[in-house]
Amino acid sequence: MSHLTNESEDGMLSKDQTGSPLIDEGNSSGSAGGGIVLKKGPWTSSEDAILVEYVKKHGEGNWNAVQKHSGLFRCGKSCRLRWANHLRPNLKKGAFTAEEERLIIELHAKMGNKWARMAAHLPGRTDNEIKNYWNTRIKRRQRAGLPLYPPEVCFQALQESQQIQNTGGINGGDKVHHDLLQTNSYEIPDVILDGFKANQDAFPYVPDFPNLSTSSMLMKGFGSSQYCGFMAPTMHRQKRVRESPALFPGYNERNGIPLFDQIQDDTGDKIAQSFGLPYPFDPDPTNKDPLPFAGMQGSHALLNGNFSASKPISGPVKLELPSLQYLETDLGGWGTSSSPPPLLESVDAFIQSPPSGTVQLECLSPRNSGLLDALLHEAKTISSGKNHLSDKSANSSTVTPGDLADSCLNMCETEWEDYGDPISPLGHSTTSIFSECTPISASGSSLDEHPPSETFPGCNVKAEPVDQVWTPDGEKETSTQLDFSRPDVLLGSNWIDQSTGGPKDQAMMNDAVASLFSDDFGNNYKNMASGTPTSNQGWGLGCCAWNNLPPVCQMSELP
DNA sequence: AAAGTTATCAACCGCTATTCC
DNA sequence: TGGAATAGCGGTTGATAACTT
Repeated sequence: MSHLTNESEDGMLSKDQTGSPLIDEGNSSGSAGGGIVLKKGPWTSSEDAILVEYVKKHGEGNWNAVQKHSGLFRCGKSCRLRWANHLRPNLKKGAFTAEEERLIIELHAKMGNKWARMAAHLPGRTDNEIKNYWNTRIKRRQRAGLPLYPPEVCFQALQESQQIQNTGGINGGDKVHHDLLQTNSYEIPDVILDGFKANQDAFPYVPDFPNLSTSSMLMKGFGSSQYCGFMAPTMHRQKRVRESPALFPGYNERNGIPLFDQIQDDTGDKIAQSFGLPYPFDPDPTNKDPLPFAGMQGSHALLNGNFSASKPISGPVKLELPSLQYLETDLGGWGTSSSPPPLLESVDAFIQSPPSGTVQLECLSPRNSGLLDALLHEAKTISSGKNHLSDKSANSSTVTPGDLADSCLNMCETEWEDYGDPISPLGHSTTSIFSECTPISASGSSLDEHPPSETFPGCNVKAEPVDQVWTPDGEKETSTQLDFSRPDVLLGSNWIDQSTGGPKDQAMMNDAVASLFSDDFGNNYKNMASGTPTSNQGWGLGCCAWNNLPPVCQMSELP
């Protein structure tokens, strides 16, 4: 049976087919030899029958042989895909059940875009289905201004992380998720890995730690654009701005009082219902499981630089996100709403949302680079001439905002020059980076843009020094446990270079981290907190110090 | 009713890892 | 050991149905 027959049978000939080139001559996609035109586009029922028959006879695999033996004018790749996604037995068709949806969300929180791995947990479902579902979902939720993950998942993640940390995930006693850490050839001290590993299960997008050297991990794992995921460059600003207020759904932008009818988006409700969540979430502060605020706390802890091991945050580690997902975290999320971001969103928001809520932080990690990309790069530069930060950052608890401000600013100003156009270490031209960082007009020129007055609404934020704000409990917790969500913990660790037995560029890392998280973010955030429009100074490299984020949203004042 | 928009699904493409020779 | 073949994965695109204006 020829493809012509098939086409005539179903009357289907895709656009691709008509223009399909001669596929062959050793094409790796597996066409048959002899210059045969392989068909593309939708499969016909007769083609399906041929393929099914072939697999019955010969079994799966050796897909390139299908064409030869069955006369099917399809490449092996296409045959495999068709079989896997549509023809193989025990495939489930139809919409995902609520349970499946819930599972997908959980799995995605743990695995990221590992569709095939996720599919393994969903019998009868294909990776393609899951992928499509997820991409649709994030679009939907983005449009609805809903967080990508339900608070439940975030809270669970936090709890798991906390539990892991409390049960020895830090000191290497309990190596969690070694299945995800299949190789151990990292040059990273165990203590660091443990810290990350401890969070890996709990925090979405914590990388699987592939076989990476320290530098490569730092260069890619942390800072990679896909992880820092800021606004996708292709997303229309109007859309972003329009959606931003609802990023942290459920809070009145003006007074911080839960206002859940703000998110009575049908889609969102359906989604929430789909995994059994009463969404919008019950924000009852008396709830002993302050779900919705877990992320918030974490995120604000992140911002104010006071971390509690009991309030772990994922840190700016975000892996394996599809590009679309970065749209999810909306520009201005911090600035336009105060409702608690879920874990990831909070982190994203932390990274990407300029304090003013008007700065595009896509500049931080547009493509294949990001925070630690810059960090390492900065470190090199710093170590070559600007090591004055080492001492301060090494002892993170003593670093003051002022200590870092100048340094960071200088760094931000000068390092970019060092990088030089057209390509920055972030994979951006400096020009493009800063152009992309151009703040959205504070006056809200965009059609749907919210006025600045709404940029930092909900929670009553006091821009106060951290040490005046953080609760004693938080300090206790912080003091009793290393918090590996903080880079400065890593700095504080005595890294031993396994090859040399000596210190492992600690100063370099100190500098880099300190510089990376230097004052600009804090300033911007402070301005955000105070409602003062800010510039986007220094955002090009995501400068904010973990210990240098004086402004803090007082948790006690959260709704 | 028509045009525009969005959602969904199916398929392709490029890349990487693995296997085979 | 290196290159080709194969398998698999994730991202993206295109077609079309459904929905909205």
